[in-house]
Amino acid sequence: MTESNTLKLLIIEDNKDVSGILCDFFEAQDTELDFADNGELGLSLALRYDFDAIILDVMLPKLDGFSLCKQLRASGCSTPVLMLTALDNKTDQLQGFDCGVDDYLGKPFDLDVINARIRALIKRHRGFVAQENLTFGDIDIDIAKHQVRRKGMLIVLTPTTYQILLLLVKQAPKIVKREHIIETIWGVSPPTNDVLRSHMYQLRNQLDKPFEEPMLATVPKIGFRLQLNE
Amino acid sequence: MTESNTLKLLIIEDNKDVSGILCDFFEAQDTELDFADNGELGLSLALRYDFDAIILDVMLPKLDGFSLCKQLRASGCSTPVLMLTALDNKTDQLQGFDCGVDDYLGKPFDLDVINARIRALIKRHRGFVAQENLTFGDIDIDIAKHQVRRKGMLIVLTPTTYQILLLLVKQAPKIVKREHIIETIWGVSPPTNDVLRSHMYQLRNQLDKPFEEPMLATVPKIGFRLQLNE
DNA sequence: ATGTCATTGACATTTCTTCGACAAAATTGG
DNA sequence: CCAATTTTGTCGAAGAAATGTCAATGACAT
Repeated sequence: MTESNTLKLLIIEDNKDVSGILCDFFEAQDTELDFADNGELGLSLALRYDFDAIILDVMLPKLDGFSLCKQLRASGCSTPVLMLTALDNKTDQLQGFDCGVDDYLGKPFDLDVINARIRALIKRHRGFVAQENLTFGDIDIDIAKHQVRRKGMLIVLTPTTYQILLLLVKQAPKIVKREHIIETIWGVSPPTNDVLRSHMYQLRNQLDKPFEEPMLATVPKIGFRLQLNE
Repeated sequence: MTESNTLKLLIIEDNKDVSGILCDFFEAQDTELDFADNGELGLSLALRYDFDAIILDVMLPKLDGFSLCKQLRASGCSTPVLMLTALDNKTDQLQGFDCGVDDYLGKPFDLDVINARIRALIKRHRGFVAQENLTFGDIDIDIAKHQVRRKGMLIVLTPTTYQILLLLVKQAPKIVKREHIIETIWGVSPPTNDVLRSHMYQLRNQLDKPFEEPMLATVPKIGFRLQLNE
């Protein structure tokens, strides 16, 4: 739940100096880095693994940053992308946004700025911008009171199931991956057994059992998601 | 669902020149604007109405942009905020992100850039970053839900058959080679036997059997492809 | 010390994948 | 044109994996 989870970043950059600087800077923080020195490798890593954000150079061997980002989006990946470039001109910047990047930074590479912007993107992507009252379908969550209602009926949840539901509602109706839930709740201490299942069971009992239509759906091998009952 | 919905923007800016320019520019597009010339008014408008995004000046009468944004977030509003300022310095920028803004733009106010960035923020906020639907012929795949429909009818697939269909639809109507499917699904440990045939059989049962025209065609010795039925 | 309740680990159930055996079709070579 | 051989389709059943279920544990507050 805290933001102090280790961030996983992918840096796609062929200039060793730049990637070295980024590496030194981010490794001093609570960050796990992966590198790609060409576009093709970058794209396949981005699609294969689940990063919190991607720092992407424009000029790259094999596949340029614009095409890379476009393909990434076309493949259904919505990981935040911050585009870095030595050539800072308006045309390129607009082209970048057109290709689906989230932010674009030109020449004066200021690490603190990059850091602040990356974190803003991640916050936004994860839905942690503001603590607002969340709603999805029948479900209403009052963050301040830690209260959940469905069709106005109060649903009593344990702290863990509450956190899980929070995640699900923030992403709904999209899938929330198993690992994502585990990491959010237990950090880097995967409980010996697969405890998540039990909590999902509890959550189902509380959230779905009293009602006709189940909202909590399992997506085999991937995770869970909330769905509107039709 | 498309981006052609009229955008509703709130512009919080006391400089009439700047707000005039923004007004001229955005009104030429499909945009509905609201203005506030001081911080207090801006905050109350932002909280009362549901804007797609907010353009926020830093220096404002009554309540500065930083405090405004901080209060906005604290009040549970997660509307995207783009901060504009004449004074472009690093400290202010970092402070802006600290207060929960989504983007920060300094002096050379380029309208096209503002526009591109605002739209990127809105896309991100609404969750329309990546393409999340694939279509070929009757087949519709909702990637976020891992749901497949044909002629609107829900098709239930196993994780493996889903993955295979995903590949086929992405390439359709081109041929997808056997080895390509095998490599995508099993990586570098291809099962000893020819398991793929069983999965293709399953996929046929689920995808084609309920319908008149089969879409899944075998290309002997090469692989498989989806075809449009005529 | 006692009771409550969240959490967990062990167990049961369901579902998916694999594999084998055979049938049907296509390809090849005579 | 016909057999022999390869390739693909069909399906059931066993093993593996994922998921659902619940009672015992342990932490916390009373």
